Amino acid sequence: MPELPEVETVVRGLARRIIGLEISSCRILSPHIRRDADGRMFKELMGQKVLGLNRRGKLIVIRISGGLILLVHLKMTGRLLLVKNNQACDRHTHFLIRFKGDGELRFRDVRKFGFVKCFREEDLDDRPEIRSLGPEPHEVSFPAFREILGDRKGRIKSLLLNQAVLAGIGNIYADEILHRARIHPLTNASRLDQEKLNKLWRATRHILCRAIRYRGSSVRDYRDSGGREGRFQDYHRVYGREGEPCRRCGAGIKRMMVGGRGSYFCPGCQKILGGPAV
DNA sequence: GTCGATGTTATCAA
DNA sequence: TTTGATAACATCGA
Repeated sequence: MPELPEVETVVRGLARRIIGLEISSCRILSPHIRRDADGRMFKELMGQKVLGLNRRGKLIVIRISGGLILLVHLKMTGRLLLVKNNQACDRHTHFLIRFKGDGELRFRDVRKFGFVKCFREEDLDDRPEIRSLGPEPHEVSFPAFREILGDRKGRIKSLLLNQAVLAGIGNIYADEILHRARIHPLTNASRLDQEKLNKLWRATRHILCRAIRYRGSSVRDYRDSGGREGRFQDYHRVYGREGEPCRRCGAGIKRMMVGGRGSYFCPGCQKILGGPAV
C-alpha cells in the first residue's frame, strides 16, 4: 500500500508530467473524499497552473498558482492517475482535474479512506495533517533519530509506524527495516542500545532508498501515476513470506499481530532483546 | 451468504 | 504514556 517509497514514486512521476499545465476544469464526483474541507476552494482551481509537487510523509502536496494547495492522502487503496482526456471513468474515481489541451489527473480509491483537500498556501504549515508529522525517516540524522526513538517506551514496530515519530513508514517497510536491523518487532524501544539504534537507522535509510529506486512495492493495490506496478515486492525479505525460509538464516518466516497489525519477522535472526527494562 | 483479512489514521477507552 | 478496540469502506478468498 502507498507508503513513503510509493508516494515518492507517484510524486516524481507526476512532477515530470503536470508541472506547468493549466487546469481547465475540476470535478468532485464523491464529496466525501473532501472530508471536512471547504468545497468552495476547489472552484478557485480553474484557470490556475500546477507549480510543483512535494511529498511529506505519505502526503502529496501539490502547489497551484493563485496561492492554492491540493493535499492528497492515498491511505490504503488510493491512486493518483494521469490519463488522457475522456477515458472511461469507473465508479471508484472520486475526483478529477482536466488540463488544458490533453491530460486528466484522477483520484481513484476503492475503499475511500483517502482524501483530497484544497486550501490556501498560507494555511499549509498550520494544517494538522502536516504539523503532526515527525521527520523524514531516510533523511533524519543519527543523533536526531537516536533522540526520537531512544527514550521512548513501547514496541519498536509501533513506534516506526507512528507518523508523529517518523513520517512515511507503513506496515511493509516497518517489517523490512526491522528484519534488516535484526530487531524483533515486539522489542521495547527503551532496550535498544547505541549499536542497535544505529543499525536501525542505517536499515531505515537503506530499505527506503532502495524501495524508492525500485519504484515501491505493489503487493496488491498500489500503482504509480501511470498505472504501473512497483518492483520492490520482489526483494521483500519478510513481508508476505510467512512459512518461507529466511534468506539470511534459513529459518521459517513467521507472522504475528503487533499493535493490531500483521507483522512478518524471522524468528532466527530477529530476537527480542533481553536484559532489564530501562 | 458469512467471516476474516487487508493496513492507514483518528478517536476513544482503559 | 501507552495500548487496544473501533470505525471509515470495499474486495477477495476461504
